Amino acid sequence: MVGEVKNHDVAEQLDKLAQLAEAAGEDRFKVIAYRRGATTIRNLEEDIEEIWKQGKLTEIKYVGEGIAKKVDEFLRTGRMGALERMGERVPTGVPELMKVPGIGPKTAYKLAKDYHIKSIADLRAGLASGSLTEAVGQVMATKLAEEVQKLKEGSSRMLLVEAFHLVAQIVAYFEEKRIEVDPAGSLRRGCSTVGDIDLLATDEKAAEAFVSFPGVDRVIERGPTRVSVFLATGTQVDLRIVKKDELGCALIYFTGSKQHNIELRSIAIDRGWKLNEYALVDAKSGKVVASKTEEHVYGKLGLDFIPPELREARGEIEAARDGKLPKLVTVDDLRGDLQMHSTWSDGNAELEEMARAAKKRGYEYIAFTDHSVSVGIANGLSAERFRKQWKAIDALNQKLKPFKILKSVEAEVRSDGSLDYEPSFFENFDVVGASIHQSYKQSPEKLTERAVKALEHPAVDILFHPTNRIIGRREGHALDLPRVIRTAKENGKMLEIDGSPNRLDLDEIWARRAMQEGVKLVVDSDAHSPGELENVQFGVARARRAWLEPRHLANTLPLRDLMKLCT
DNA sequence: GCCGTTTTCGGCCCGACTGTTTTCAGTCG
Repeated sequence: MVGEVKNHDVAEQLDKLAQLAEAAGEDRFKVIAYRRGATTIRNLEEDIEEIWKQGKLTEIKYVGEGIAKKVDEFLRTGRMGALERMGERVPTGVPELMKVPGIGPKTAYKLAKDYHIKSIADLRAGLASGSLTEAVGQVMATKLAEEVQKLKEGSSRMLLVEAFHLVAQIVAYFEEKRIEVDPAGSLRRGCSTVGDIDLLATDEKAAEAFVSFPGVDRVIERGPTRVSVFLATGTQVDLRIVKKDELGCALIYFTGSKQHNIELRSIAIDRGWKLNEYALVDAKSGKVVASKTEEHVYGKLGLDFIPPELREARGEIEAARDGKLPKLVTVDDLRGDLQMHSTWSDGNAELEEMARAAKKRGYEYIAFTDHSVSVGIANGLSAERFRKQWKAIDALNQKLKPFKILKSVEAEVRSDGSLDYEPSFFENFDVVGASIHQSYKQSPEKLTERAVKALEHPAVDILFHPTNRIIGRREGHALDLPRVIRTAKENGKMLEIDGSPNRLDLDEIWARRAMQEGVKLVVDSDAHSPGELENVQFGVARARRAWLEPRHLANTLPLRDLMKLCT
């Protein structure tokens, strides 16, 4: 087990402990303390095992004697006695029942203990037969039945791209009515997936307009400042209405993350103030300190403005206090896109159509990375077909000057770690990307070996979508990523952040780690059609969440400097 | 369980909404 993987395991244990403690009816502040400890450890930059070996566990913020003891036991024995003991105190089924929205610890405990409901399946049966109406009341019974049905249908989080387009529709609808709305929540933070959509408005007419939005299936709740609806697509959208003067605090509050907000509040308290979704106020006099804009509120708290993508309690508050926030990369910083496909392999558009679309975006260069020969299913190119493609590219380069199309390939890393062509053939490419699609069910050790071997191959410049995850369908390969990152560093190779909406790979945690280790990254669209070139924005969101500045990315460089990295 | 430039004890982030507990607990974000 390596590095942050262990941090993740420890955090999981503490989160489970928190969940069970909550179910067991433990003091709620104890529960909060466990969760806070878990979050801190999960976001730790150092390896918890190292800290543990140095006997410095209690120097971690929010880790005191109690949690340190539990972590020590877990790292020594792989078990956590407190977790096991807590599990025995909680009736079977309580943690599962708490997964149903509307069921908290109290209701779950009551259902399990007094009504012998041990699972969501039991709950569904009980609700259907009417035997639980007495326990939860008529209205709740109906609501819970709906929630259980939704869980069964597996309506889960949307991809960022889906949320993005949905919100664009809603915003356009409001615009027609001359009502301004601001997206907040995890969408604004650029998270890879989005659960509910949060919107903010300052116009009181927004509530009325919102419930008439054509996509609305059902109004969940409707108060003077909060309206929640379900769309026919199954997505929950929450609209909050605030006063114009309160928009700054409202944006901070509803953008989150929750942990970021908690940290902001504690700074407010230290200064004798109170922070809520309306304003930053003096605790004694109730006088407003700041509320209109986010900048103003952060400023009063002694912080630089923190971009939404960084608001995850991953050290951004300290950085903002010390004036050390990164100057995050933007889409406009990109000079080119180094992964896209054409009809030569599995793309949907001709070289020229793709190139013109890329040029129109303002790029100076692109690379066509059509698949190599062993990816038969994607019409991978033989050496001979590549030679033909290069001629077509040469001709296009004449036509589109000074725009430059680089000759490239998405070379399949075969099951033994070798590539599809002879080393001498690769010399014809300007830039070479490698990726693993096939035999991905090999052991993590074997997959790691393949990735390492690819990075050590003299021709390879970039490792594309390193973990090969498909969000919602497939976990990423359990690679030894610290080793992959180290290998990239030692060989002067680049790692990709793939902007394809269901890849977004590397994710922000590992992209940040790679940057800290001094590895250059690239953000690409992996487009298969001209329209998909804009997917690079989701990759950029990942880069921003990874604290990347333009200098950390290779495709912000002018062509000449980029080529120096591709040897 | 954690923490401390008012505190080693007594706080802990804060408010909205729902339901049926007619004054507030439970849940959520």
